[in-house]
Amino acid sequence: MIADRYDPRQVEERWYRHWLERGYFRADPASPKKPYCIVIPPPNVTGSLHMGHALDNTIQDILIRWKRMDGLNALWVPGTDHAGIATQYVVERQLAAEGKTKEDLGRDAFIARIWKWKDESGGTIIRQLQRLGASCDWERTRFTMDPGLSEAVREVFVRLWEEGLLYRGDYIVNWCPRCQTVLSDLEVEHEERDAQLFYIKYGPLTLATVRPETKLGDTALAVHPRDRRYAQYVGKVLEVRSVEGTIRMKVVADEAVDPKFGTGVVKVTPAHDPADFEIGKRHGLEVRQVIGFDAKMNERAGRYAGLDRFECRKRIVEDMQRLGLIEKIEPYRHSVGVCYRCKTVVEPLVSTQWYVRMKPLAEPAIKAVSSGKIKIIPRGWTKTYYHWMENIRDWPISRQLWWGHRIPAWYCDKEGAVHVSRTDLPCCPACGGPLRQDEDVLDTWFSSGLWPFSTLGWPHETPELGTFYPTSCLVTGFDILFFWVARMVMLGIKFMGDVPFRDVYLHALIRDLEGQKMSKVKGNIIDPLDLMDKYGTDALRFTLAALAGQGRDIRFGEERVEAYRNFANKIWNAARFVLTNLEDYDPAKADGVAPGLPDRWIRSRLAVAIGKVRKALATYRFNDAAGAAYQFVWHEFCDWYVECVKLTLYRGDDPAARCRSQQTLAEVLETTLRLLHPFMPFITEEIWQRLPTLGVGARALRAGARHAGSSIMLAPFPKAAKKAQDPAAEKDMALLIGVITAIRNIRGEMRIPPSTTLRAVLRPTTRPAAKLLTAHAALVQSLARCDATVDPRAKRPAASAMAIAQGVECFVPLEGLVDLAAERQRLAKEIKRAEEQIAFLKAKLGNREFMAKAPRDVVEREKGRLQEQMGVRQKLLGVRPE
RNA sequence: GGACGAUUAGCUCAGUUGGCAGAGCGCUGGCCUCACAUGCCAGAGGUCACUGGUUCAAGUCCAGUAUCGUCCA
Repeated sequence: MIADRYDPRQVEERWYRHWLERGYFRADPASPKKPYCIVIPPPNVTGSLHMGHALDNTIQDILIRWKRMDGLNALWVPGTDHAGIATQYVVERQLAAEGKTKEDLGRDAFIARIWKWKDESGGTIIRQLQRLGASCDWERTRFTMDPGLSEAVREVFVRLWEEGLLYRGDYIVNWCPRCQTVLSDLEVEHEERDAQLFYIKYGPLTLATVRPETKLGDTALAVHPRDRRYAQYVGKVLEVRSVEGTIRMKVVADEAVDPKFGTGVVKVTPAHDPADFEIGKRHGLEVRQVIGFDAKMNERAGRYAGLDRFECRKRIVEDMQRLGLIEKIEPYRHSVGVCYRCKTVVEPLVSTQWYVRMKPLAEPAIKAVSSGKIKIIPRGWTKTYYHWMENIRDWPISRQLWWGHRIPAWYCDKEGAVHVSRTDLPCCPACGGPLRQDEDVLDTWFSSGLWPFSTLGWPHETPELGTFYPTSCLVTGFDILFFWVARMVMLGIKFMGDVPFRDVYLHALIRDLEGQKMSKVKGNIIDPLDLMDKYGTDALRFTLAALAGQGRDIRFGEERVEAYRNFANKIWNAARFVLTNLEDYDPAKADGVAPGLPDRWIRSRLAVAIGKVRKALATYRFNDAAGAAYQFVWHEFCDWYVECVKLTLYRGDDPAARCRSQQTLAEVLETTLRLLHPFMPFITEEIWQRLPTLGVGARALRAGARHAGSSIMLAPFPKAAKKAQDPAAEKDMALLIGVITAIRNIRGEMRIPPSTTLRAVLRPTTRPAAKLLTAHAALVQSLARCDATVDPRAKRPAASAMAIAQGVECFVPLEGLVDLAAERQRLAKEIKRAEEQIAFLKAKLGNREFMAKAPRDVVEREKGRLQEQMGVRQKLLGVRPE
């Protein structure tokens, strides 16, 4: 006996192990089949599965399972990212708990400790992905710090250097004082914050600033060159009173100054502001650093030395107020740059970093998209991509961390030269003297930018690269379009000579029901693992597919998962119904038996559903795909077909018809399971394995597939059979469904309990309708719970309710059942509805412009509708047309 | 400051060449009908943000306004 509820726990682990053990996820680069490849966006090795991962990987698994079933050589490459800052931070915190710092351990011991941590805890997210059902080729799991991938990193670094695309220099950078590392522009987030705007007197001038503490590093004042107010001062050196005493300050004119900001005069602090740095370069100003890498004022800050930058701000303002140098203070809202990881306010500082020249890399990357070689889906993102690419800035790639790929550059102090090398250099190749390796490591995104080819074995020429590069599709969130996608495109083209992927599907980000980002701080995190425990993995996956519209964010509520848990249960019970009714099924007896109307209908509907799902998947419309499958299973197969066959199964006395229904049930269920499998791998496998039958899929499998019959995931994905499409059956069923619904409607509106069998008189107005109703009267009786008589010449019974469905008048005598006033009310409502339609249609058809300009088929359709509505009205009014 | 997106049922959202406004949840009424109460049947509920324009016809196309959001600077 099969349980009446689907219990995912019983099922998921068992089947996942089965798939793994049999190696069904493995791809063979030597296979003659057409390749299909996805590389996973590698989650941080420190990570644990969150909703974003769940969405991202569900989508990838749907694609991979679909393509694999479709006969492609499907490879999904998994792996993790070493995530420089994040991982180093985790281990630093552990050390802190022991009262130690990384410096106490020293660099080598600290890195060894991180590796140890990685070996023990780094597999968490991989196991969680498996829990989600991900059908990755796990034997190919890669880590960005693996030897092979590290080799790729070095190769790329050296080649960029050799081609002059790398340089090292002193520039102003975004510095995170907490993380103690430089950040790229992308790693800086901008937050609107309330601040104060201080108007400071500088001799005869007054200027506005939000950062008075940097005044200690000022090396000039600047105004706009066309600002008449200050023209007289340009080029002059002013002696001004300040907190440090009297200082001399040159006034320069620069286009970068906004005359509308504050007073139109700004102070220039080249060491602590990117715009000022540029101004300083243009005017040859001194770079005077007053804030250190620890965000404290340094020795140049005189008596403010040692103060935190914000503390210093307060003190310096107090001092200036005392000296009468503050003219006024205004409240001011502006955006400040904060570290994307720890939200510390970044400090612009000048330091020595490695940079990649991006312009030469960006140009072919732009072309790859504009030429259509790479397709970005949804389209709207291409514009964002172009905009960023066209305004690209050089990429600072060095990071002041210990965990990561150490920069393969060695310095010879004797010659003052830099040596970049693929292999570690023990001594200077030129003079044989001692070398110092660069202390910094590379930005994590540098190695993940190589991911689509480094994971496939590059820089070696592997069969994997030959078969699977370029990969087919990249699935990721739009938030890392620049961080990752764009860089992969540039580096892929540069080093492979071809794009890294054909399609980029950018999905939405998951937020809570209020539209807030999920975060630990806000405490609004929904844990996908909890959802899987509670509702089952398939329910979660189906929910994510159904929500994966092409919008920008997904407001996620648990109720939705519950609804799809119910859907899983519905499938389970439909299968239970089919299986219990298949016990005496002998397929041989079904051969040659003509299918009945419901059989033809459901096969036709299935063909339509398959077509919709396929089309939706091919266009990355996962919500449409899920919706089409859901609609078919629940509202067509369960609501109608299963109810229809109960008549033949339970009350029929025709063995041939019984067998024919059994055959249809088995085949439609089997096909539906295959259709659903990419979305709901576990429940479909569980049921499929219980099928005793010889469905289409099983038959095809027996014909020669390698793992014949051993898993649904190797069975073919359904094709929409043209010959199954049956418009005549659909039309006939529509009439029957209409009539049944009309009678049910009367029952419902009149509040007649289902236990009461109604009497119904059906009066068709056409011969085919009469024939159809007569042939299927038993079906109407069964599904509408009534005794029905079909009679084209029937008179309306006294005291009867009436409805019209597809031109068929349905009378339901109500004597003793209900008060007739209610029925009159109901009828009046229907008549009003019809009359409104008639008025609307008459107006439309009376419009000469419409008649002249609208396409013929539209006019005809409207005419038909008018006829229909007039018929309805007439019938409702009880006036029989002669 | 620039760019993009959103605004449709009580809630969360679909709505692909313009041609009768849809789903899920929630709500109301009736049902433990022999697969399923995680269910069945029926029903109510919408000047598609606003203002103009194009069109025989606009949720859909165009222009502008408002509110919200995201990214970039």
